[in-house]
Amino acid sequence: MEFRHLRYFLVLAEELHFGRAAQRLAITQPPLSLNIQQLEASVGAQLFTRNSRGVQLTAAGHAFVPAARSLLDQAVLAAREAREVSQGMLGSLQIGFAGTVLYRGLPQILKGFSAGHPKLRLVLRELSSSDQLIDLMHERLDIGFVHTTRVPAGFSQILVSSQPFVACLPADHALARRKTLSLARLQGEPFAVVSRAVSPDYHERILGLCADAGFSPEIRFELRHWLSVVSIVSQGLGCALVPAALQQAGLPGAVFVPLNVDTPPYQTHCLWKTDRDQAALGAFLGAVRGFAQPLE
Amino acid sequence: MEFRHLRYFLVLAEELHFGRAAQRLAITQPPLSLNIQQLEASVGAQLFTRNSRGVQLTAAGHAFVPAARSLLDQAVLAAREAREVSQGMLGSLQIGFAGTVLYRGLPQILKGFSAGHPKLRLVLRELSSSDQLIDLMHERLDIGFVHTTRVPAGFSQILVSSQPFVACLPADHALARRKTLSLARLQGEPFAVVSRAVSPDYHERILGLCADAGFSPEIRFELRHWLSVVSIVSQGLGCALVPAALQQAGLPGAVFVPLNVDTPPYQTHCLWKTDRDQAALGAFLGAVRGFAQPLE
DNA sequence: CTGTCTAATATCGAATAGGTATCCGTCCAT
DNA sequence: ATGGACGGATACCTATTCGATATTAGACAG
Repeated sequence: MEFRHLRYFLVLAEELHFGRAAQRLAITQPPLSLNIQQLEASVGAQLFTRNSRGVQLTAAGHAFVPAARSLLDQAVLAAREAREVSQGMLGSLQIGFAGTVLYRGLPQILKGFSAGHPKLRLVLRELSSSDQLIDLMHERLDIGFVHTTRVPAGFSQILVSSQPFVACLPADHALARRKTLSLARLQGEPFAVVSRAVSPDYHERILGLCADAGFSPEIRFELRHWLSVVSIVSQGLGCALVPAALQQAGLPGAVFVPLNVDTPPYQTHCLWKTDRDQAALGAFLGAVRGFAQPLE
Repeated sequence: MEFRHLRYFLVLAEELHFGRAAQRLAITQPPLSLNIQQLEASVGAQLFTRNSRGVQLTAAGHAFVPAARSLLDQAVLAAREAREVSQGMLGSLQIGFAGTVLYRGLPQILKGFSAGHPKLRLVLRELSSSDQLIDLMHERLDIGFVHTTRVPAGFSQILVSSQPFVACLPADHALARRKTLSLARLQGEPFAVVSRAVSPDYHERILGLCADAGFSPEIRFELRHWLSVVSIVSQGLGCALVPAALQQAGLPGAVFVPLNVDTPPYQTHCLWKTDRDQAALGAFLGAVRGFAQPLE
């Protein structure tokens, strides 16, 4: 059975006349007769009765009409679907992101991209930067939004956001009203941090900053999420050093005070395996670049 | 796109190696390469990446795998279905029947036939004999079980049941205990009959029988269904002449008394358009003949 | 009985599917 | 680096098959 047979069959089933059907198919009558015979042989059933009263569909022929139509339709659909996937208009992208990226542009990127690619399903998973790296490596993720600075070979990245660390203090704290702050003044304060396991880079950065300021922070809270850190501060239980972006989280009771030293900024990168050449990925990276551009 | 392309594609998608895939397909490697290129051209998307690290499915290729498999499967199913229809193992039969046939073998015929043809859907419609003739003519029915004796040209029939008319009397009627009955003794009794519109043949037969006995029945009830007739009698409202088969309906309060004259029997025929050669119809007629055989 | 209409058959040329031989990359081992 | 092995692409040929033309066979009308 070939698609040609199905096309010929359907036209003949409509016309019920070999001559006219052949004309519509832009072939001559004999090959049409032959093709129908071939189809009947391959199906193993007579599909038409040909007698003096003309051509008629048999019961088997009637049953075959919708099946043939569906086969031809599905062939077209299958091709279109594959084409759309190859053009990045259809499919799914697995996207990982560290929590703070929610305040550093991810929503805007997603909104802008989805508008232009409505049939592309974006699957978003909040993960620590290290977990994202593992999943990217195993190709369980297509894209990651991470804070890690250490990038394995074979990956490319775009800088999405770059912001300084600021001090995060309870609103009623003695230093909360200041315009800027020397890090050294936080010596002795109870610190809230994201645990090393979740974000080793950040953890080391905090310790490094404090060491530069001449003290070792008294870590009283190790949390699994940035919002937990700010939450702890907002309840007056401690202070923290956090990316400036968290200001936008809008938790009441926490204030953000810039440091008076120029610390290296805390950066968010969009990361992906260089050798993957999904069109959907390329299109998404375009949206990311469009967002990141103003930054540079 | 041809089915051959889909077959080749699926094997290559499994093997991810042109040489081995070609071997499994019992062709050589070059035509396989060519076919895949043709498929990619017709789909309009690259389905495999070929590089030094081997052959890999692209995202489009991944999306195409289930579609290709489904197309091949459905082609097989469509052929099987058409074949089964042509063999009378699948499909549907539209069967009309006059109400009394429920007591004259139809259930047994259906039961026996269905057991051997489980995938054949039997659609049963209770209709008057005259309506059945119309529907048979228009091919809205495949088979009818009728009482009509007048058969149009182009139809064939099998005698399914042949039974005498008997008198149907209320249980407390003066004549109810008799072994046989002379029809003349019903003169003056209120008669219940099936209306002329529903069953003209029967109606005329009743009038004819009474005329032969020398009287004209006093028709007090014209009903649209045999069971209504018996029901009227069982409630003591009148008497009737009915086919003996109705005895099996089991309505209490009605008794059936044979007539002492030899009336022509009341016959049920299975009727169908001779030129229809559905296999399902042939198979069903076989079952009907199997039931009718003992009768002859 | 002849002319017409329709599907089937016969035969031929053209398109194409698959085979053989070969080429061109990449990778590995020496 | 270099030769060899491997894997896919290309070139070319053969054999099948698809479709066109011409013709036949059968049914029906005048």
